[in-house]
Amino acid sequence: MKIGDIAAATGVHVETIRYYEREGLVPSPPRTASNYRSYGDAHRRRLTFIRRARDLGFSLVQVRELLDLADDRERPCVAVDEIASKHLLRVREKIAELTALRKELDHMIGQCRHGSISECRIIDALAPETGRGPTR
Amino acid sequence: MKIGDIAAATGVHVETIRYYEREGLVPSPPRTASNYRSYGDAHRRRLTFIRRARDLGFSLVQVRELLDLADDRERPCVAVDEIASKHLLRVREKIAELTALRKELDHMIGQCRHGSISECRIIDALAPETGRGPTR
DNA sequence: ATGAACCTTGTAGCCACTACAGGGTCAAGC
DNA sequence: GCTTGACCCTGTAGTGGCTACAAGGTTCAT
Repeated sequence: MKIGDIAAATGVHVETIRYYEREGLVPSPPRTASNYRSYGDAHRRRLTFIRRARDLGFSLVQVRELLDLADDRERPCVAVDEIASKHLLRVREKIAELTALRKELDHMIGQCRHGSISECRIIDALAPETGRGPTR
Repeated sequence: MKIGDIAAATGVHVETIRYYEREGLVPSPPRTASNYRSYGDAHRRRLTFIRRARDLGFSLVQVRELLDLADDRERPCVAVDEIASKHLLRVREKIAELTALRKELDHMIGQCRHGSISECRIIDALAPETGRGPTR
C-alpha cells in the first residue's frame, strides 16, 4: 500500500501519517525503488488504532502510552484502565464547564431586546461597569 | 497603572496583555520616562471586557468583533446577538459531542475486567480486528 | 509525449498564549 | 551608596495536532 491507499483505508490524512511517522507513533515503513512509502497490514492496524483513540479524544501522549501497553500483552490492563478513566474524568469536567457556559450564554442572549448597542444587554454583561463608558 | 497592576486588576496575565497589544486588541498605552507601559481606566475596562468574553469561550476574532460593536453605540445590537447565538450553538454542539464521547468511554471502561492486556476490552475497542494482532 | 494524479522533502502557519533569555529600572533595607 | 529582589523591557521559540504550501520526482493512461 502506498501512503494514499493507507490514508483512504484508515481515514488518517496523508500529511498526518507522515507527521505520526516523524513523531515516532508509527514506524517508518520500507520504501519502494522510487522512494515511496510502502505499508503493510500492521501499519494499517496501528493507524486505525490511533484514529479510534484520537476520535475518543485521547491526546497523542495518551495514544502513545496505549500503543505501548497494547503491544505488551502480558501486563495487567490496570494501566489501560487508568489512562481511560483519567480521560473520562476530564471529559466529564469539560462537559460540566461547557454546561455552565451554555447557561450563562442562554441567560445573556435571552435578555437581548434588539435595540441599539447602547442598551444591549449582551454588551452590558461583558462590560465591567453598569454605567459603562467606551472600552478604549 | 503599570502592566503588573493592571494584570492584577483584570486577571489577564502580563504576557497576555503584551500579546493583545501586539495583536491590536488593546491600544498601545503611553510610556513612562523609563519606557514602562502606563495604563488608565479605559484600558482596564477594555481588558476586563476581553477577559469576560474569553471566559465565555469567545475566540479572539469574535472578541475583536464584539469590541468593535461595543464601541459603536448607535448600531442595532442584532449583530451582537448573532455572534453570541452562533457561539452558543457551537457550545451546544460541543456538549453533545462530549456527551456521546462520555457514553462511549463509560461503556468501554465498564467492560474492563482487569485481566491482562491480551484480554483487555479497552484495547479491543480500539484495535481494528476482533482477533487482533500486534499493532506494529 | 503529455498530462493528471500521485509521491517526496522541507518549511511555515494555525490558535492563544506561555516561557524563556538577556537586559534595564526602582524601592527598600543595610 | 550599595545590594537585593521585584518589577519592567524586547525578542524569540515552544506548545498540540495537525494543515498547507512550494518545488520537485514518479507513475500511468491516453
